[in-house]
Amino acid sequence: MKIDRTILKSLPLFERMTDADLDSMLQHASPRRIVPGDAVFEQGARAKSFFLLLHGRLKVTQVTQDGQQIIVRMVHPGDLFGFAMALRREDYPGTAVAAAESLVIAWPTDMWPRFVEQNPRLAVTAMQTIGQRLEEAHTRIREMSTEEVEKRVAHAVLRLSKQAGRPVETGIRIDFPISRQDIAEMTGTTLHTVSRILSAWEAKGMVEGGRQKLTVTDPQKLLNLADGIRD
Amino acid sequence: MKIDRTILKSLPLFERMTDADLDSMLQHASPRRIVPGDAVFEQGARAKSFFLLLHGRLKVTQVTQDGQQIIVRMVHPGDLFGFAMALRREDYPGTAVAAAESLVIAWPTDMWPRFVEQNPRLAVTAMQTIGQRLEEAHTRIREMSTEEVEKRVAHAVLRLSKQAGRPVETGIRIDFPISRQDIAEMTGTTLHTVSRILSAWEAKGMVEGGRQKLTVTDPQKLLNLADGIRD
DNA sequence: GGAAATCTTTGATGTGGCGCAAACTGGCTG
DNA sequence: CAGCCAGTTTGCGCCACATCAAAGATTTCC
Repeated sequence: MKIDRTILKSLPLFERMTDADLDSMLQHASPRRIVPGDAVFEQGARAKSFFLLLHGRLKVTQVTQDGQQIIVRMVHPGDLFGFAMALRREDYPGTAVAAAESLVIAWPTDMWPRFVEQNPRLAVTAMQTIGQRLEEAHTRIREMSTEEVEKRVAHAVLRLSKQAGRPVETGIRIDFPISRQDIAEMTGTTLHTVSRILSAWEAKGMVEGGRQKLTVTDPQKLLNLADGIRD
Repeated sequence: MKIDRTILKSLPLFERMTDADLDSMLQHASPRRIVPGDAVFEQGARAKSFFLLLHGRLKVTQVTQDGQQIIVRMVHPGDLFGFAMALRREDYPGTAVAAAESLVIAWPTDMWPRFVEQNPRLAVTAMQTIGQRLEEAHTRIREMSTEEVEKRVAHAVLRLSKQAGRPVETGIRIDFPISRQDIAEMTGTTLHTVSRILSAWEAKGMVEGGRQKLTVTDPQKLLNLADGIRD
């Protein structure tokens, strides 16, 4: 399979690169199609490659010693992933699993310095990306520290609808299969509690649930709840 | 006050730089002494500078809308801070307060690209630094999601003793004034709970407490507890 | 040295949400 | 179409931890 450079060029990450540089990057790229449930890489494995998600949706998970799993973050189309740590670490700190049919491009890890050299802006952009992720992580830490479960779930759902929302008749539909378990692992709670919360919201007409489905029907109410505004 | 370049050179961050480059960086540097309780910068303020901590200890905090405070991370000597976000953001996402008498160097934010250009290794190192911080943040998210309070506190104390520990006769002393409130804000709990936990530990001979003081007397027991090994 | 301010300890009480258990539902398979 | 399986819902009891309250302990300041 060949990848057209125009696809890359449409991404903010690469928009400033010359065609020649892009082509040279693509020479070392190997595309990979991932089916839902399959992993792009596994926690602890040697970091041989770094990746770009072209299409689909991934979740990056970590498991604790006692087997509990958490979702560290979602990967959306256009995101680089599996690279931040590769610079200092030898192994991947988490597992990247496809939540939907996905298409990724893989590059050998040792190509990274060369690409950066070729295009210093890439380094700056990459750094901004990590900086942003760090900030998101801190936001999440703050939420986990101070907010009760319902607010955290509200924030998570809003984030999902922003990053992966597709407008449908009744509202904004999360555009990939997502379970209560997933939401629980993103918010540090149990699927039971998430189920209860979503049921309550559904009764209030804020969301519409379903098996691996979620549609936000009243974003405003959800936002109020997330911001702690009682009604 | 003048800063000697040998101080910088002893830091991993700068060890590969030439004397000339270091001198040129130092020309734009302004040293600042901060007394405990004073802030280097405040959350929301325009990010005019980025900083290096030479000596002392800082805590980076964030406040939520409803006034609750959390400690995002500690800054230790040799750490760059207040820069990661400055690349994409205009303002500081948190407040940096001195926990002990501290000495920082400030550079104008707009110097950053120039320094990077002058010394590309700086960019790589900086990125590794942020990558590492991101990983730490994820670790903390995982802890907050899955672990109960006592284990989280154990992890926090162990981290502190590693990053800011000074050997004393009875064990490893945290080398700056730290209150139960601080530990609570690092672990997402209340000072009451932290106090209770530390009292219990003290009874078991694992730590020695005191007003703004903490000494780990039995790191092994603490480690076992943090790793979930019951005794 | 006494008073004020700050930090810490400890008790009593309440509750959010977890753990366990069981029933339910929609979708897929043979 | 029956049966199975993964995901979801819901009830109930309990416990870890927050909250409220108040009294010590240390340091600081006049």
